[in-house]
Amino acid sequence: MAVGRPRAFDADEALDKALVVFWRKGYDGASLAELTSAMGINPPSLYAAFGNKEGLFRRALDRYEEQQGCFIDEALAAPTAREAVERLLCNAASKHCEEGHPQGCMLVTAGLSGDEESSAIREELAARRKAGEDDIRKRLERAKREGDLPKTANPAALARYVTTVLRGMSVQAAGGATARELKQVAEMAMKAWPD
Amino acid sequence: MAVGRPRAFDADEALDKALVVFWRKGYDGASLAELTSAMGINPPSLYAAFGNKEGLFRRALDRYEEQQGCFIDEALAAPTAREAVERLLCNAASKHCEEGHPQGCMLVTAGLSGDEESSAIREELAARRKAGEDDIRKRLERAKREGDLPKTANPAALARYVTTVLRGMSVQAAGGATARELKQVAEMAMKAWPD
DNA sequence: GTGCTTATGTAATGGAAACTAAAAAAATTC
DNA sequence: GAATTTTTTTAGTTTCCATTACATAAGCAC
Repeated sequence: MAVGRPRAFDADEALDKALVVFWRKGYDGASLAELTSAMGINPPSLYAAFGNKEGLFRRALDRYEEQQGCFIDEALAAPTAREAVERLLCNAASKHCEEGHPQGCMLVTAGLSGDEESSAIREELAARRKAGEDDIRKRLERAKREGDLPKTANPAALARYVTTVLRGMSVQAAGGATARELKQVAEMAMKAWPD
Repeated sequence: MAVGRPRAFDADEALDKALVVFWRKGYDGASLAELTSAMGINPPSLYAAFGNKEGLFRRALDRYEEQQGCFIDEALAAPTAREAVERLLCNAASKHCEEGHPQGCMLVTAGLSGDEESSAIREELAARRKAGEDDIRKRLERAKREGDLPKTANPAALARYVTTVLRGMSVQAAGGATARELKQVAEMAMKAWPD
């Protein structure tokens, strides 16, 4: 058993609260006052548990990908590449416009701007977006090997295209687009599919 | 002639300097210290000329659309809708990755996050993005009337699709994508074109 | 119970943020 | 040249930011 006074809050619950604040306001926009208030704790507890604001943000990103990113693996598990991407786009259209949480993917909305030299946050987000694109590419490479995609197909380019549409959907959602509108985009995007 | 002590700086030049700072760091990320330093003036001069930070930002957005948005009208002036969109996507791929200025469209990168109730900046950016989408839609509606697009085409949906790809390209560019990669995306996106 | 260790609440710290008061300076008008 | 108008410079102001010192509280080992 742990020695010392036990923690009076649940770290995961607190993280979920912090996640929503970061998602809604972005990294810079989320102040420690808002975060601690939403988490129901005081600053020293936050610092003891998560190090600092940046540490808390990274943990919140992990949590975000766990909670909200599951639909991606789910979609990519579809039997064919075409179906996988279809589901990916369609699910994203729904997810990004859901009520009850901010609109658009947090990896896009939480911070796009920043200096080259400074912002570690910007780089962290870009790296995670890249990882998402890689997952799609790998699925498409597999599909090509399995003959599910034509021999002439370019998995990397296709993955980049799909990812670009996904990122665009986040921007659209953040700007107030509806799920119906984004589903229409998904449908249209699929017309570029090579068969 | 104007009475009183004449302004010692050129407002448009100063605006250009401010624009670059906002573009690079976003609205929140750009501090008044950075802005005034880049503009070569002191805070009171800024406030006298532009009202406040938000006013300066809106003026910078005007300037941005004047300077960087010209390729859009240029592209939309192409004889056919297909060619117009082709040019739009291709030009965006180049523009968004150009050296010498920040990557990605400022209307996307300067601020996606923020509260529903608070951020007027977020809304301003969303409104300008919507205006861009409307321009594309209008061009496509004309094309449909002129028989340039099939009778079954849906200009609004098509414009939304194209805009979504454009927004996605901005996110990709902000994340370090190259012009070559984005041109590939543009090419792929055109495969969805209805003919 | 007494130590030991860790967490908590309060309140403060230094710094940076947007913005401005006030006086000096530079032009015009009379 | 004196009065007027506007800009500039300097030096603040207030507010909020992330982060932490410090004293107290709450659990375990003995």
